Amino acid sequence: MSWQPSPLEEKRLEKLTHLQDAGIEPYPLRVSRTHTSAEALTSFDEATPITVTVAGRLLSMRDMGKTVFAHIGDGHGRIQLFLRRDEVGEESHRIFRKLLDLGDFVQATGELFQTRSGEVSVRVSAWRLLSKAISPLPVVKEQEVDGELVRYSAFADVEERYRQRYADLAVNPEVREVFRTRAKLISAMRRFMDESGFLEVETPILQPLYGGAAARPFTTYHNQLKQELYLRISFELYLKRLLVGGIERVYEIGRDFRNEGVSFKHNPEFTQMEFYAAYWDYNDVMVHTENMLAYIAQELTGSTTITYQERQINLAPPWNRISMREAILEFTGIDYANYTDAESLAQAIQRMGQERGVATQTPPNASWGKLIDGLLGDFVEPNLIQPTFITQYPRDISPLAKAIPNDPLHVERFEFFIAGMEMGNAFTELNDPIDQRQRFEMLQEMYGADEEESNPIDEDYLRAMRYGMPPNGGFGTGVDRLTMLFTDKTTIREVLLFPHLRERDS
RNA sequence: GGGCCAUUAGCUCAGUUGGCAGAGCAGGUGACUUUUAAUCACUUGGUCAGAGGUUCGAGUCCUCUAUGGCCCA
Repeated sequence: MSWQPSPLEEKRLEKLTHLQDAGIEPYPLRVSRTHTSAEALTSFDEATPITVTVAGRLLSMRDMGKTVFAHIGDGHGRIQLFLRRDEVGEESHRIFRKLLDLGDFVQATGELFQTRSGEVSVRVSAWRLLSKAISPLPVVKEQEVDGELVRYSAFADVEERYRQRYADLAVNPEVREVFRTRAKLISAMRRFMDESGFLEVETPILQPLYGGAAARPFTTYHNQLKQELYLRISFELYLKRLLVGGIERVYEIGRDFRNEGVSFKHNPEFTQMEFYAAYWDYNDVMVHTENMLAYIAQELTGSTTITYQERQINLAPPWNRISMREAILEFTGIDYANYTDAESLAQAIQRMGQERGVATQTPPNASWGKLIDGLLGDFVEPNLIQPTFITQYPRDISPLAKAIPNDPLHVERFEFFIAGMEMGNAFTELNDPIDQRQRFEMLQEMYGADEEESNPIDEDYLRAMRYGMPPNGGFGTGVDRLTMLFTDKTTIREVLLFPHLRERDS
């Protein structure tokens, strides 16, 4: 629907016309800023007052008649403007008071000084409009009390904040801070990987086949090639091809797409980091994982202990390592090694549920491994607040991981959990092309055309593996979830700039 | 997918038993030459999410729809 100006917007459009009538260009080309707000504040010296030109968005205006106080905000903070009629002239003073609105961008030039109440401010000698705001931003009143900003009103409607993230960012500085932390996290992660000898690469997002995870893909179509394409659900199979090619340590940070539900920890597109290291096994990957997270914590917070939802979480290595079998036994009392088929395990789970009076899920078509994974999610995961590696996963839910010798049930795989959330997944990668084919074929037999569980067989990947793939350890982690951890957020939407929302009519 | 809750002015929210649609901030007019949630006086602003129903009368009760939130699957 096209835009219909609201009464408030009509008023601002009138002001825009008046400004133009007064010969003022409301959207000039150039700005002559000399100082950011922060630079201006720190370079204030009472003995030798300097003149600065600052620029930013008008955040507040206190009109005292012949004097006006206003705050502008830029990317570095805020600074007060002090504008007197005697100093800027009658016309300029009138226009500032009457034709500017909160939200407008302005630049102001003047000497720095301290007001009676001690706030370093710009004594404005000249100002210019930089950009007229037509739509009013939500008004946020705030006051600094003992260095803390106290909010008296806010732009808080969750839906509107996500739909109009620009307005959210404009009025809620702490939201900008979340995304600054996110960027720092990614850059610390990248630094750690680079310094550990990994090569960063980019592999196809549009893929003729999808694989590497149990998820339904988005499909698209290339018109000229007349080819069906999938948006990738993981990077795994391409990154491991690179090991065949002789790149020993490789990683990628990028977007995955999964056509499934939306929840507090799921968005249809999300950011993942995967790495693969030749000659490593999953024990080496564990060491790298805990070192990486400790490094990121140190870089972001200066400590390896962070606070999430009022709980202290200690990321310093070494983390707890506990096998899947032990973990399930500890939290459910079930030793699944005594029930090695899906049917008997499902019965054991139901008995346990009845005895404890808790709900259990044992869908009739669930495989043995799926049942165990369900137990993990229901009974173990919520308890794993401190960083924990759960090791040795059921074979049938881990088609890309190497089996443990003389153990028909398990593969060398771990997931790690922090704050009750699964944060990542890793294994000693299967590099036997004959075994790999059998695993793929077994999945197809079990699940047939169910896209969510069974991927198409990637013959090119198998061909690559037949050329010889070095033994290697691989790893994947959700960057969004890690960001939640480091920004103390409970939903993924708070750490995505533009989370996916349903379309709305109006 | 199921349950519960929410949707009222630009923003944040009240709205009693079904009986004139409200406040603060923002906006407008005016006063004020060191204010800082500035203050003071006056004042504009509403498709009560949308559609239907019950009723003399619906923001309020009922049904459906949309979007969002929380919980469960």
